[in-house]
Amino acid sequence: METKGRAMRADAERTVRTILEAAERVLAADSAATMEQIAAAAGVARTTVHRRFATREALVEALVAWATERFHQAVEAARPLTSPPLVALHQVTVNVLQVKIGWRFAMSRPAASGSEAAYEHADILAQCDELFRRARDAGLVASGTDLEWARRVYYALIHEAAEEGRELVDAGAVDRLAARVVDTLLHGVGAQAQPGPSGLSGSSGPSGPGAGGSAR
Amino acid sequence: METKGRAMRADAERTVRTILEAAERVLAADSAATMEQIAAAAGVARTTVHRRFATREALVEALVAWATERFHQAVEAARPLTSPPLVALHQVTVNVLQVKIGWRFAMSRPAASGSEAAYEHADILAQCDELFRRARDAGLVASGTDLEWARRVYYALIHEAAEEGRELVDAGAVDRLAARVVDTLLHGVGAQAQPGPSGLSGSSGPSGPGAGGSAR
DNA sequence: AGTAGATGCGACAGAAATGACGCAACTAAT
DNA sequence: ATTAGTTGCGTCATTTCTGTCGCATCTACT
Repeated sequence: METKGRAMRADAERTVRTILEAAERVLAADSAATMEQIAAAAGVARTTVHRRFATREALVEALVAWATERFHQAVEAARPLTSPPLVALHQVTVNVLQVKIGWRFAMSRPAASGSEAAYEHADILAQCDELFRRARDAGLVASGTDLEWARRVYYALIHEAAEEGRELVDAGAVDRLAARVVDTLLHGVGAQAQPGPSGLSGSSGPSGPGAGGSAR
Repeated sequence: METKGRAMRADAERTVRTILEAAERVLAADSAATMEQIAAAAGVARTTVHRRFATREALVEALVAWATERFHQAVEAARPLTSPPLVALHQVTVNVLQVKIGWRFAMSRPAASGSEAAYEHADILAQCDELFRRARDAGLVASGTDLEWARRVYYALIHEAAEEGRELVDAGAVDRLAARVVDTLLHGVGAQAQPGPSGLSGSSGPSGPGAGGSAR
């Protein structure tokens, strides 16, 4: 990826970064945006974009590769294979949320098969599965759970949280979002115990003891 | 929508249906498919598609409108406002899953603002919120839950289940998927009780009583 | 059977995006 | 200061999709 025949000049490297950042911004708002729009957002001429990225496809691929690298780092930094499952789950969620919020477009694209990014995604997936396996062995996840389903649910919850967190900026917000993701993943949104024998209470009136259990 | 100057001839009406069905199929596989591809899949000439739908946009809009109608019917048929919350939740999930599996493309698009479909979506959303409110009052959903988050999670789970159910065809499969969606929504994938005092068990070894509770 | 409507086919025009070039002006590195 | 690399601008060719039209043929309704 970085193995060019010769090192880039400093200004050229800056331009590449600027273009990629602009591409992420523009494409997040409209995934069908043209090279022209991306160039305008980057403050460069359209031909310059084409000089750096031969085709539109190449630009997107580079963008995905860049984001995937950060994604990978975010997961690894949480040490999902060694720290206690619950801690790892929370930390991974926090780190991934930050990346997903900042790289919405690039993270929503599948990596080209055979690419470096594809390998990284596969590696992340394997680490995720391993984490869930450990969580199950530790009694954190129910023993009868289909781990593939658990992973899918986890990914989906993170996606929702990231969507919700797009406008938030304060540091604590990501932590709160992550806490909710983990809590929902493990316990759902239901009350702890089911009130009636079959769980089928009346339609709307206050049937059971309304208090049930205030917090969770 | 159906108020044309004159009724369509029978064959023309068949053609419109055929085109819409083909469009759903083709666009589900590639949302950027051309009118040419859609026409080919429908077995008609490209010009015929343009005769029935002036622009590509109009075609997609009609497709969304058609699917949204079915979506709406699927929700209403489950009587989410009157049946017991848990029953309604399951029935809505089953019905919606069937529509989402068969109308993957159309259901993945937002309705044009101001359109009939947009009103239907809003109505469905209101019914969903009302259902969750009732579920909370009945003690099915924890009282402290953010209902908007609950709805988002619910939508996301249905989406995942629909994605998984794309290849399935046997009747019971949808019921099983729906059961898993509702179960996960309410209870998550975690074990019922947290083993340790803080939930932080050892990294991988069998720490707590592995049996915990065999099934759910 | 007769008529109005529907379709297939070929052709055409227009728009928009992509990608490539050459040249003049500028800038980083030596 | 020299040199090599970089950028902006204008231009051009090509491709692809869209949308329209006319005409011959066929088909549904009465």
